[in-house]
Amino acid sequence: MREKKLLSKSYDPHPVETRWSKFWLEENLFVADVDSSKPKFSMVLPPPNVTGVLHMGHALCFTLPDIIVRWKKMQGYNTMWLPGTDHASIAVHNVIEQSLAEKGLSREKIGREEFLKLAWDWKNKYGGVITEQLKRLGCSLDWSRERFTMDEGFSRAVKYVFVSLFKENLIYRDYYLVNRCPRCRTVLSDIEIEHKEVKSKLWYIKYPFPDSDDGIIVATTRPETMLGDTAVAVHPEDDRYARYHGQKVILPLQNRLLPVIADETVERDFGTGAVKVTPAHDPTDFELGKKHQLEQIIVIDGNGKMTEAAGEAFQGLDRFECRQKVVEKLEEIGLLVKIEDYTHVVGHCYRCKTIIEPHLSWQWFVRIEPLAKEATRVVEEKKIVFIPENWTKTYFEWMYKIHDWCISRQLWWGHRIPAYYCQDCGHLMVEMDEPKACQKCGGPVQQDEDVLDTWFSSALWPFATLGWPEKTRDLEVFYPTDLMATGFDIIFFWVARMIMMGLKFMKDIPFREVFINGLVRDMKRRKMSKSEGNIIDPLEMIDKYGTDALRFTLSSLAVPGMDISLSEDRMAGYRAFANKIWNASRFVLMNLSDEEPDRINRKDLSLPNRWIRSRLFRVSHQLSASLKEYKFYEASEAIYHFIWHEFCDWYLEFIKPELRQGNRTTQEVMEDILKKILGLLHPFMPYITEEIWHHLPGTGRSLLESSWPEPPADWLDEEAEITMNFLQEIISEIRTIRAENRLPLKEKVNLWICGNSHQKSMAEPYEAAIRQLAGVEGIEFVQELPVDRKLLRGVAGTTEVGIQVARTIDLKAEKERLEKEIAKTKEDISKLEARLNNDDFLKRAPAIVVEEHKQRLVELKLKQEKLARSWQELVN
RNA sequence: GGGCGGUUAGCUCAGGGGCAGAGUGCCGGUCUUACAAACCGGAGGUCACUGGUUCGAACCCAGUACCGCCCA
Repeated sequence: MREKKLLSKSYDPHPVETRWSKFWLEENLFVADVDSSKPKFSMVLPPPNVTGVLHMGHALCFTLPDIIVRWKKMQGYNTMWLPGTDHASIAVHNVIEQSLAEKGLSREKIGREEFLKLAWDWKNKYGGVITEQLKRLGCSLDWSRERFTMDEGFSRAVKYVFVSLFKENLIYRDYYLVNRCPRCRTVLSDIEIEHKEVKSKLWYIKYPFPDSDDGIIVATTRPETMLGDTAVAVHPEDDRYARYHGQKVILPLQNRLLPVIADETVERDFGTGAVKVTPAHDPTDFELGKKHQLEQIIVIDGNGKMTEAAGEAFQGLDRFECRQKVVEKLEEIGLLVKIEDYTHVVGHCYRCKTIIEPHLSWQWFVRIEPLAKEATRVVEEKKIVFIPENWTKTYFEWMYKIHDWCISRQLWWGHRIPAYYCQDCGHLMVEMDEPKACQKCGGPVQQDEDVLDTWFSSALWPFATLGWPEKTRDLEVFYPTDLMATGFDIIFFWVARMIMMGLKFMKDIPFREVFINGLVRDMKRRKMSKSEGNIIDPLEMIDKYGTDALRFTLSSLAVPGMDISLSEDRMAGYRAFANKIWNASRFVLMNLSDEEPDRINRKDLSLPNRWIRSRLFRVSHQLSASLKEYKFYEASEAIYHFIWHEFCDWYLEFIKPELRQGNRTTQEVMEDILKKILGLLHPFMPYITEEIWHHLPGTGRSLLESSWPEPPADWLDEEAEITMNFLQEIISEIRTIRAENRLPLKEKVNLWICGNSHQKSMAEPYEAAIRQLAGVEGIEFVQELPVDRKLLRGVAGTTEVGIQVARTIDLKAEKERLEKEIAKTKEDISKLEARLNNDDFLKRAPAIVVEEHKQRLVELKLKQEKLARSWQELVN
């Protein structure tokens, strides 16, 4: 006797998830073996922010690769999926500053050391939240290799990279106009700026000539910056202003003399064609200023407040207050000519949405072109491919016009820049370890105050996590990784930079394929955001529907290159699917043989067994093919349909009579098929499949360790598929007739089947199943249907069926049903005939297509004939 | 301004030169000894528009409209 554990009546995900999630970790099922002889498949997880909370974007971005990893593992790969978290410099920094502000404190007040202590405390307290949530999602991550971007080894790798790049002159320090967020009080790189349209004004201001009331009118969107103007510029070929080249105008409010310069970058169509030039506060003006050697006057400081240089009247004002005041003053002195409504694009901080301020300061930059060149080349040469492919274009577009990368941030939480300045002579030293004294004059040294852009360290993720710069075995075995799965929003931030750094320091690509998943949107296709209040919380969904249902929903909606509109209805549908599998398994368990299975002999297999094996063969290949191309939706659809509508609806129903007779072979096939189904479904729904697996006798430690079901080619059985299809048609036809005539299943009927001898021989052995599935009592095969007023007639394929009922039938309804079907058939026939009567079609269409059309026409005509006869019988 | 994607059933979406598909919702029926989170049946479509290529176009090409995203 074998051990069988029966299942409860419905599936309750939560205890199951808790149990297996714990089991997988305790048994180290996800831990990769560096000495394995199997081929490796490795990935690194895009590290979520250490203080983050799981959202639907994560859920998608982590579920899809998990499907791949589990599938690969079952296929016999030595899989390694490395998890970790990112220190999220600016995000954490903001949180700590905010909590300080609430207590009336500031980072300056408590100092760097104390601040960092608070940040680490915060990290230690909340850093585990997201990793626990990842475990709930069921991700098969190798937690023994978990890393943090600020752990000791990683920090050393970051420092090493900085020092190396500096020594190679690929990192430099420069006084440059950069984007600064006055609220976050740090500079940001170009791609951290969000450009958004803003409704604003265009102010026209007159800059008078020294010796007349006349002047040049300039238009500006930022009147407050005029306080720092050092020129007025016009286009050299603009006739309106030609005579003023080289002359001077007076800068109102400041009463400075400004030169009128000519430069072809001036847009003649903008405003009056004359523009004010503020080199310290506008990127275009900055370039212009450099070209014409203009003075840079800083009138706005890094916090958005007006400086002393702005003048007594404005000093200390916020930049927007100042704008107001400047406009008022100009109006007072009659130099404000007019104000127009104006819509233009303004840069905002990607984190806090504050309008950024161009800010002139000393910053660190990565010289990007040499790195970008290599990174572009490997994609051009298809050493790295994007999936879907069209993201390649996006990648190239950015790479071709890339700017140097500003990597310094005026924050404290992060990797502090390993640059040291001599207090005495100002000498700059960039070293792995802090120099004790100035290498030049022996004076005391001080470290640079700034930290590095978070993305600088993230860029090293695929190799620094594996122990680099040490030469580790992990690095040797698992680098380069095979797949990177992430969102398109960080192709520039992260993917491109990983490629650059990987090539630079490992001399090899960091990954071979980049799978870009879509954005998760709500039902109205809107981006989910806290402020919109349209967030669908994955944890809430897990509580409500179970992890497997959530995973399957995401997978079934994941069409490469498309965003996902998430609906809760869909999730409810897949919870039902989980329950369906549960109950099908329950049925199987209730009907299992008590004895050890024998070897299944192919000759003993009845039709449904041959059919389901053939179907499973096809589905298993379909799944592998779909997953290979990351068509998760296609794979999900295939396994869903197979389990529910073939295995449950037809196979299990069909074999009930055989099971009742205690057919051992059928019992064994059924068990085998279920086991294989669980395997095929496991990557998508790991929890429920593992749970059921352990209820089945003779199974191992974990379903994840069993091999991916790939039945041998001799499972394919076209004959069984044809026969089964024929029976399905007959049964469906009878069911339709019954439903249309309100004949409940318990009202047993007699059935006539009128087909040729071949059809008869196909159906005859399965009378029991037909009885079971169509509620039939007696079955008779006849040459012609008898003339009988109480006979309901129909045509299944080309086979006529008639069912006899005890009571009088509703002639009208039955007539209507037949008429409808006749009309439909007629329509199909005329479409086909039209085509077959077309000489061009016969001449030019492939022979096989023509043959198919002809065949179909013959069948339809036969059907029409039979339907007409049935109808005739009815009206007589 | 440049680029990318979309427009197919009430809704959410697949498909991609030769029969218009799925899930969900809707309508009707059924507690058929695994499952009412189920089962059986049914209705529901100018495949955005205009033109072209083709024997044949929802599908390929060109253009238009609308929606969304990215970059300046």
